[in-house]
Amino acid sequence: MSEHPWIQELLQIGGKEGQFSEKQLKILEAAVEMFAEKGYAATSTSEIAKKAGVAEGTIFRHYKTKKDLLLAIVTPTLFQSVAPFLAKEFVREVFDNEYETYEQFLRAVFSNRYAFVKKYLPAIRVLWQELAFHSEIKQCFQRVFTEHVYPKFARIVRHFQEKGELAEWPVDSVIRLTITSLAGFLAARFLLLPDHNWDDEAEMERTIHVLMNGLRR
Amino acid sequence: MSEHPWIQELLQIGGKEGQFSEKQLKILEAAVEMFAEKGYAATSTSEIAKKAGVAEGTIFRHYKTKKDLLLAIVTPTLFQSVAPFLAKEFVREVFDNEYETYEQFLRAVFSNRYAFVKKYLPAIRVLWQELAFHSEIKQCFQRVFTEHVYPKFARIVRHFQEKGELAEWPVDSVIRLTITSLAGFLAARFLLLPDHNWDDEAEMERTIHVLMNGLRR
Amino acid sequence: MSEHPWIQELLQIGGKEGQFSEKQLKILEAAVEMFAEKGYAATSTSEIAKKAGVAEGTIFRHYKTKKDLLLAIVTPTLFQSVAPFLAKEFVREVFDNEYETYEQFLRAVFSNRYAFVKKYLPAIRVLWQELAFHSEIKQCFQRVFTEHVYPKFARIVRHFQEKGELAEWPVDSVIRLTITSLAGFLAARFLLLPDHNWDDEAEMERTIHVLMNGLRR
Amino acid sequence: MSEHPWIQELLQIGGKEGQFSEKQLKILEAAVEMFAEKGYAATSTSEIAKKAGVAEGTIFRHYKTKKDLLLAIVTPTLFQSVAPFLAKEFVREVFDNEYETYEQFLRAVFSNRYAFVKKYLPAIRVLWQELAFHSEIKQCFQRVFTEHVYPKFARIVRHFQEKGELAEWPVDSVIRLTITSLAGFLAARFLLLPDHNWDDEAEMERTIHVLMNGLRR
DNA sequence: GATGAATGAGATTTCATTCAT
DNA sequence: AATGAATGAAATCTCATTCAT
Repeated sequence: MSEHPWIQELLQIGGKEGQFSEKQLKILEAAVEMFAEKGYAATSTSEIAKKAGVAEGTIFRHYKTKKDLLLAIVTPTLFQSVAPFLAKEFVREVFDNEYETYEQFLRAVFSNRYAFVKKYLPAIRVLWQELAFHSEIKQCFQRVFTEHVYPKFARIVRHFQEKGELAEWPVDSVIRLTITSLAGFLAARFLLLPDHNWDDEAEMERTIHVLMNGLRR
Repeated sequence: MSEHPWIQELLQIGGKEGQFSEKQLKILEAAVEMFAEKGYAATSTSEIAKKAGVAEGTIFRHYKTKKDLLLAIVTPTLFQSVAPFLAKEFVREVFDNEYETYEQFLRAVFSNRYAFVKKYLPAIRVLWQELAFHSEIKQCFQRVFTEHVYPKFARIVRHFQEKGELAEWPVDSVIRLTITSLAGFLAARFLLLPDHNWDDEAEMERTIHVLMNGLRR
Repeated sequence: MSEHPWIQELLQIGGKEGQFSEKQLKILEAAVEMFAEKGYAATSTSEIAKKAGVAEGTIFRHYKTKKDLLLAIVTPTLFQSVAPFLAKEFVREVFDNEYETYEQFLRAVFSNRYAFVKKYLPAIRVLWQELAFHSEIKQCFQRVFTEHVYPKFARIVRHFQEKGELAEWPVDSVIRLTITSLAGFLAARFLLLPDHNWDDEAEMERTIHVLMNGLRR
Repeated sequence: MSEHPWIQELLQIGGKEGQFSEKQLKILEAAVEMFAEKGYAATSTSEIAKKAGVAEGTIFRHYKTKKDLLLAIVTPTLFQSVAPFLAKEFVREVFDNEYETYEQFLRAVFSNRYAFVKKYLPAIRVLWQELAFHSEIKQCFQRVFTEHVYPKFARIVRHFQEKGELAEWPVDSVIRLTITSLAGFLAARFLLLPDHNWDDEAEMERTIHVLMNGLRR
């Protein structure tokens, strides 16, 4: 009857499958939308139930507490948000020269994350907003970043520094500049001015251009 | 007796002075801290009252509703956040060659806004978080930006494009890249990784370097 | 288990049945009693809850606001208070000579409304008191009166004027005198001096006697 | 500057004079109006203060509690409402043949009370509404009635019964019918349908006519 | 599993009253 | 006498959670 394709995909991290009932998906979908629109704390479970077309009790059958419901949304989103770096083949891809330059790498990451944000925008909004207030989420994010993203990213940066493509700045700085350039574009594009008349291709090209010209030695 | 220097300064937009009672300042201070920490919706007025050391009723004597209290914090912050562009002398300063290059201009804006964020961090957190959920705030922000910030910024960009210092990209793109570079740095520095071991001077220099190399023709 | 017969009957306007839960009836019963005793504004929802033996939240599950609770009591009472005139058969009854004289008609109305007031006294108190302060109720009352009661009443008066039983006074005056005579008796009997030693039969006879002697041509 | 003639007159029971300050009168005036409009319990002292143009504290300087303020309005009104019967000369007036018939007496009382209600309408509304909820007021009213009004009234009725003008009904019934006829007219005229197009003279004549025809032997 | 009525703790807000000035 | 800021108790209302069906 009803369809929850993107929610289901968002949840498929690690290939778990078919474990979400129709009602559960409706609840998640309703919750994401409401949390994104009004914020977690300002959304009541009764609103979610109404929007999902289920009884209020049903929510608590699937998620012990309201917070559990939040985490069910936010945790997969968190992992998906850094998904490329979590992939096992990722570093191999880079060093096996699927990407011969940092610019190629950038281009790949940018368009991949652009597609991701576009698809999962509501869930990302929720993650982004609630990150600030829930220390478990923040800690989880930091752990994932330090353990999985940072080391791989750093290795790549060092690699292209050694190849002479990038300036010999501190690796942290290069990573920071890269991420904020990407995130800055995506935030402007999707959060702050979604209604502006964007030429996405061109804008991403310019962002990469600035970054490459600035980071090049 | 007690001191609320930065709150008072934050509120002094337009030079109104001495119009805030001791209790009012305590309430504002407590509210900013709690809202920054837990978010507006998750903070109760009784917590604020307790932290401010006043009776709960006192809050509502000064601010008719909880939302009014939020706006009393957020509105001045919003204006302060784009303060340089609101100054009458601002454009004159640029064209009277106090800034001979876009880079000089950038350097001035960056260090000015860096100081601003550092000083008013909690209030900015609140503004930033609640911007997403309160359409009045969002609209106010957009109005201020389109009416006051954008035109001046655009004029400056065009000026330096004509002088040949900046590439002939669309003005909007140049502005966007400039702002997200600055905001990206400040967000990383103060919101995401405040505990990282930052070399602020160097990092800002690198940010400006990237931006100038990228934007230069 | 517990009994709320008169409340239930009061609500049965238009034949809706069985749609009030046990708790809802308890709440209504408690509310009527308290409102009648202390007035709407001076009665707190917590008192009502306590008297009804339910949690305070339960009241608001059934009635969104305290005012809704008032209206749930007052609206049916208002309609019941002019019930005879709302009945479809009413005018027919009069003209089909179930009542051959105005006096017979009076006698019927008086005893019918006497029984009504006696039965629903608390609810009527509430209606009467709050009529003065809530413009919606007042307007509703006036609408019902002008649309349903007045035209029928006027037709009856004119009928008996034509038959020569009543003086050729303005119809409005005859109606006014009739109603205030009835209402005056009932108010004295049930509101002002309920503890006085009334001979109801005799008093009503005298009231009708006065009215008929005065209105006769 | 401002004038409170009717309030001052209302308070002059027993000839006390000049004992009310300007502010006090403003407070009373504001209170009467608000109480009449919204009811005692639904009117806040701050509203009264605002309407009276004084500080909230000032009210409590003159009236220890909000209830005292109510009583300051209601008690004089109560006495004024039965004023003719409180006058020492009253019984003498009747028996010294200022009024030779019950009808003359009625006419005098009706027009006197008509003028009274017209003049002090707001205060009367308040008295009437709050009578139901405050036992002190109710008791006071009953005491005044039984001690002062009833005996005189009864004597008059008996007098005209003995003269053969009135039927030999129980005195209580005659009094009840007289008062409800008058009160019924005044209530309809001033409370229920103040906006109706009344011919006061004629209506009062008809009311007296009905009463006299009905009560006559 | 699903429901939704019921709960009661707690949120926001109101308000009569006090008191320092 | 007058003020009005401050109070805190109480009022209205919300909401996450439970539980009998």
